[in-house]
Amino acid sequence: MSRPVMKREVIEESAIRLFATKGLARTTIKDIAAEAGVTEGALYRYYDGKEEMAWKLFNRELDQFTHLVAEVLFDDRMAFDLRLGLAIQTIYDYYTYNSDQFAFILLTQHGFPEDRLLTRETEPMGLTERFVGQAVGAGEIPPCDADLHAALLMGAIMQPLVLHRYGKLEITPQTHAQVTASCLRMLGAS
Amino acid sequence: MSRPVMKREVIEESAIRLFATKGLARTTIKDIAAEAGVTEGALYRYYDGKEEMAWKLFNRELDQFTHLVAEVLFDDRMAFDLRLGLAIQTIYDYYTYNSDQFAFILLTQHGFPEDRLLTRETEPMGLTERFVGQAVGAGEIPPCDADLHAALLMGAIMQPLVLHRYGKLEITPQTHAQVTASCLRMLGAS
DNA sequence: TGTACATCAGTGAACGCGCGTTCACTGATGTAC
DNA sequence: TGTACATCAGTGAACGCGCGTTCACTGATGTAC
Repeated sequence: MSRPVMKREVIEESAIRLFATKGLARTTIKDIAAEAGVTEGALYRYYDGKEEMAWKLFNRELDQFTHLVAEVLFDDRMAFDLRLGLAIQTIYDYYTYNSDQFAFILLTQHGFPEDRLLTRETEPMGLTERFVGQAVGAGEIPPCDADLHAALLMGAIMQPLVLHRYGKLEITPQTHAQVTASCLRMLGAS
Repeated sequence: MSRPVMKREVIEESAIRLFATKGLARTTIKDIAAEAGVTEGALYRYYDGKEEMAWKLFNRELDQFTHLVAEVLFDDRMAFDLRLGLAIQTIYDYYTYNSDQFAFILLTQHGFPEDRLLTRETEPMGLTERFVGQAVGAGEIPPCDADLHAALLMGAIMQPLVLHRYGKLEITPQTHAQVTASCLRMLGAS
């Protein structure tokens, strides 16, 4: 009834894990195949090549992540500060329980050729900017440059995770709350 | 009296520019040689190979940058908030006037193999942590987790520059002042 | 139920290209006398 | 000043290895009758 268990998922998981750990360029087709327990040719049943695979996986993972965050960030039933806090918690949870996927997104985002910089539909930057803009519009935080403060917010939220990935910072179950408090202070929402 | 003008500097500048633009992996020896107007072999008079060259240049540039910042950040003659403001201005100026060197540092920092993650003497993270710790100790800001707030600070300061590099954010001569204000608020130094 | 055939996920060996690297050489400059 | 030699930054052609990619094939499974 069912065809033999397809290795596609195993290959994709292996690729993401390796890309997240060793980086795009240092990960070879051979590495991925070995990690997935298949031969190198198997990969080409599902993808046109290494670069195309990486790009598709990147977009899939990024979309999944941003949608998850956007849901919380723009949930009208909650106040501004609650939404930010929950979004940050969502991000930190995502990092904790899907650390390979997260690191893959975070660390390979600038590893693609320039022509792949195209404006994405669900860009984290655009998302954050809209969030800050709304908060200002609703009078929940003092007026500020939404672009810039979106950048500051993103940087502050993501940097601890990057540093943790490289073993230079501890992350505890309380960290996200401290990050939230500091971000709220930064935005002047005291 | 003087030997023929050596191409070493030209090669290094070309390498840094290309590494900053295309990334370590996507930059070839051929690219560097062409950019510098020499043949590929010329590079090996000064360096053992591509990887070693990149690593040495990276450390040289990072050291230069961190020393510059550290000088301002720990200048006892100034108050805490002034020192932070001037450090941020220094960083933004450095980005503006040495954008290739800066982008090279910023974007290739995670492009080296794992065994090169060794603790650096002049690590930006350690520097920032010490700065925050001192400020808390001197009662200039409320008590906080120095590790974490060093990370938040670094992220907030650097992210606008990363986004600018990719054409997603404008940077004006006033930007550094806004960043400083927001960082001070974040640290509770109001 | 049994037999013949179709499908197709994955194999495995081969290929060739681009890359980093090597090295005997060149030729401009400096030095000894 | 002129001549013979030493130095050495940079040349240019060659090399070989590792990589991504290709493709004829296999063999397990599903389907027709």
